[in-house]
Amino acid sequence: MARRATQEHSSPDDLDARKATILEAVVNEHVDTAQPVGSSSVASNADVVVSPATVRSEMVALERDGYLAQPHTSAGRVPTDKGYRYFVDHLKSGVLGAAQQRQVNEFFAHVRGEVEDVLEQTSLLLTKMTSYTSMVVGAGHSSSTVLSVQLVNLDARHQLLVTVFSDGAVVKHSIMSAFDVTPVDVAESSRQLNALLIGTTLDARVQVPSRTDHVATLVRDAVSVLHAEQPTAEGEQVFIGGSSKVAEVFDGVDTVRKVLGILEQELLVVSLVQDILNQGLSVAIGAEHGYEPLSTCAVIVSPVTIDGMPAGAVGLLGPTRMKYREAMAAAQVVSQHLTRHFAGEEERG
Amino acid sequence: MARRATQEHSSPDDLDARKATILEAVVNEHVDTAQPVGSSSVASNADVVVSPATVRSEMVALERDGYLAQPHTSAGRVPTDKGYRYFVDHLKSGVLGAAQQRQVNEFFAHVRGEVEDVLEQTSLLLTKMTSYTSMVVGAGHSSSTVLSVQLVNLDARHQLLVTVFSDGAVVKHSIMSAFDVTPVDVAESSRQLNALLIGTTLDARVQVPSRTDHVATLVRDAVSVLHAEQPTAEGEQVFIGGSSKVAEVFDGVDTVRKVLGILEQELLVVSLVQDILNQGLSVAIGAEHGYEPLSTCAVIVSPVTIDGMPAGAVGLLGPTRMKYREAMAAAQVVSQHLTRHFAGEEERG
DNA sequence: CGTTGGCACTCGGTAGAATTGACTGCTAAC
DNA sequence: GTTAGCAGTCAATTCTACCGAGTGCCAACG
Repeated sequence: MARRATQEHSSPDDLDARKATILEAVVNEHVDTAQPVGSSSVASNADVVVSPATVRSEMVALERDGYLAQPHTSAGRVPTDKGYRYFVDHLKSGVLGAAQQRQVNEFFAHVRGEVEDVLEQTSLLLTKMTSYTSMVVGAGHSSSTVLSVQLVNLDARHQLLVTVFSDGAVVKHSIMSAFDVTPVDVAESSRQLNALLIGTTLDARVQVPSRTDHVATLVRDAVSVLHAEQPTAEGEQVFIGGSSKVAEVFDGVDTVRKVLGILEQELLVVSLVQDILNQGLSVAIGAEHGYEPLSTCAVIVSPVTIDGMPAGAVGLLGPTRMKYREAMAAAQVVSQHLTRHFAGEEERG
Repeated sequence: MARRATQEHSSPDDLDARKATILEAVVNEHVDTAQPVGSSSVASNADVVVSPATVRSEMVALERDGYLAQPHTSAGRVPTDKGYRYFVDHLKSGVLGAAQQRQVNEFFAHVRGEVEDVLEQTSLLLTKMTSYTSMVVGAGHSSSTVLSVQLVNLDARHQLLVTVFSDGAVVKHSIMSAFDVTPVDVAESSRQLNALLIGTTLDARVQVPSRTDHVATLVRDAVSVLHAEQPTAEGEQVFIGGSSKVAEVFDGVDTVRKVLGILEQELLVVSLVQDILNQGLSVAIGAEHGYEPLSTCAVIVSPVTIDGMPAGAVGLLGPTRMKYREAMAAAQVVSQHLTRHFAGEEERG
């Protein structure tokens, strides 16, 4: 293979250095100005050492290959999704500005409280750092085991079942009884429930008593209401920060409406983030995720782990015309800090 | 007081029948069309029996008194906030359409689950019924008493404090210990915590042991972390449904942004709703609540009670140009159903 | 005297034509 | 292969004329 420098048509996924530089310049400029960018403004870029005319002929090639598009003749060029994809794939991983780095350190040095609170705060942090809408997904507790079950009498006919899981999750379930329940019944039921359920996962089948006395009925009700949890939402938590940024960052009102409509549906957001992670991507641009209403968006995700196991993710949602370098750096740094935060809780005291 | 029919100037808060009819026609028409409405379209209204010319002269008076405004000469009139206020105050309380009534009945007949779930579902119901953004506020448990406290070992250094309140709320708090905690320690601490806290409210001071052994330290940590809850959010819950409606219902992108910005701040939403209720209003139009960014909005609220005590509220947020009759009816009916739902849980079983 | 039809006037919105200017693609020279 | 120059294209802008919805005023009417 001795040929070089004439590979325009051949390799589908690599551009010669000059084209790459020009594409990068177009992306940067377009992200800044939101306008189509012309050959002369590209040529004036410090990294581009050729004349506008040369840039033009290169842009023709880039357009032919699908990296750029022209809104209309006599307009400049705009990156296509493919163009952004190339840009992102060849991005040297950016590094956070000093101020932002400090902001993150500051945040994680002082953040306190329950997991949910930390996740929610984190999503606010991400939004503040990037000005994009952020999504923080905490994994469900489907695979964790029951640490403790307790039945509490609200009154004679109403009980509350409080279950603690090994991952620290606490869920409650109301139970209404058809008969008056005494404190003794409750205590005994709690004892039996603990014996039955501790150490099991939610999908484990357990042997419930078949007797018809009060305690047995309570135990049966409690187990069934707890196991009914399973088929519905798996308990993932989603925290969305800065939905109002959607209205800042997109221009068309109907785009805003569509995006907000998606963000409202937590289940959708969870699967969006999971899908992208499952594809092994860190960024989904335009139509790369399957969600049509988000076709003018880019979504950046970065996984969070606990003990090496996936435990959630942080995400950022913006227009395809997005500051990828900064946003990706922010998502990555924050997810790493989050991972370390949850690991580090062991050490601190 | 024998005079009548010439009181235009005198009474600041009442209009003669004809002006009232005209104002009402203007409001209805404007809500429908979003356009300034002219004298002829008012005159063609079935309830208005005078000619456009007469309507015009009446509208001049209504404008002088601040009920109507003219965007510019040679345009029709638009209701002012004062105009909407009059309209709302003199609205015969609307009644829900049959389909909607059925929708509500259907909903409350089948809704299940924890209070939080019901409130969240309710906010979705309200949005679906009205196409406006809805807010459902559940009161905090500041005044309810502790029913049960339990300490659970996540591992030797991490404990989870699970507290159940008389209103059915369950809160958890993580505790990190500086020493290894045995199951025996945990059991004994739980016992002592129950003895200390059951029946107290969060703001009650309790006598904690001053010894330095493991159990006493645990108990002290638990009490302090629990009582630390108080000064922050009082535990109100807010469920917002249909934020995407904001983008449908308002036109200016910056209005959308401002409104979303407000809705993001749950504490603000809570105080907004509370403020309006405290003013004894059921609708706040334009600047009547003090929240400047919402000056082009109207907020409808309706309280929910449990055992006659205020327990929250449902709210709807839309533009001042809003379908007040339908929206107010929806809010009222839903809040009543909600009140009945929580009262009715006693009976069912 | 309140009501009404008629009329002149105002002014935002729209449609069309002319202009501008930011681009391009092409070509010939370097 | 690169570049300067040039003619061509087309969205955006500006300008103009015009239309029409709607007003305020006034004179006539019951």
